[in-house]
Amino acid sequence: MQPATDRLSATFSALADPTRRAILARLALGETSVSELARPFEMSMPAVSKHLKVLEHAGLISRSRDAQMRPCKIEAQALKQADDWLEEYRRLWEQRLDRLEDYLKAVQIQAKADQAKAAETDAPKLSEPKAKEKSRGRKK
Amino acid sequence: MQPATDRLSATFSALADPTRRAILARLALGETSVSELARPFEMSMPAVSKHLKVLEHAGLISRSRDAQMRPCKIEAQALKQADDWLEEYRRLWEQRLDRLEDYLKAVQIQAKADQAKAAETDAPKLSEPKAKEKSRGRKK
DNA sequence: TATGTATTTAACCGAATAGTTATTTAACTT
DNA sequence: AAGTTAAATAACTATTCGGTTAAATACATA
Repeated sequence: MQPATDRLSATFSALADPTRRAILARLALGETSVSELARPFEMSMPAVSKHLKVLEHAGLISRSRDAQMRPCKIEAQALKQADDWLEEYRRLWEQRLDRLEDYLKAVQIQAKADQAKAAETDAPKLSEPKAKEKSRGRKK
Repeated sequence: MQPATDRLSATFSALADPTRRAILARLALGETSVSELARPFEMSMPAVSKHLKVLEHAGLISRSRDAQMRPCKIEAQALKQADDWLEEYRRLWEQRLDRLEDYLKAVQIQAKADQAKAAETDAPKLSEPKAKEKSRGRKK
């Protein structure tokens, strides 16, 4: 493992826990106290406190002070970094959708062509070549 | 921790390691063998093999067979799920950009107004109301 | 059939996680 | 000063993680 584990690893690691994601979901609605955050969970305060420490260490939240409370606030930057990383791979799944779009478009055109053929049997338009481009890469 | 740790946790957990992210980066370029994947790293084959098992378990890669090789292939779906989760929070950082946009726009308008004032000192036009509409909520 | 090649499995180890209960710190209230 | 509330820290435990080396498996080829 690299020096002190990089920021991105810390972020993904922090997100890899349902409790912490639930805490973030709550914080997305607005700043709130630790006990308020702890309420929905069947676990001790120290456990929640540790989760908050993980989130804070990853830069996903920050804490201030209000009397004896330590209100937590979500910090979008770390989330954005994770999003930026994923951005690089977005084409991998969008490609598939693009191909699906192509496929659906082709089907639609074909259907329209069939319709036309059925309607006016004597004046066939230039038929659409089906699957003109490489059709590989799809699965499941 | 929930039953057998949910898929999303497994995905984020898998992404929380620089070696595994590097492996995915390589696989984004195309299917390849385990030893090819292992080459750049200063670690034993079994270590890489374990990383691959983690990635496979998270659904981030799949493996086939070609003679004695087990070529690995990146699977975009799991990545998309992670992206979908982040999607919910995207407004949190885009909001800030929106405000910056508003600010820059306001500055621009102000500068234009100042210019106008300086140029023709006697016929001031109706001033633009700044930030008239809500500018949040759009994405991509 | 024996040998080499690609990869996984087994057994082990130290460090990090995620939780617990008990104690302590900090600030407000009386 | 004493008591209450909010949260963190300490100390402990069980499990998981990331790595190791050594042995086993699966396939190809001579």
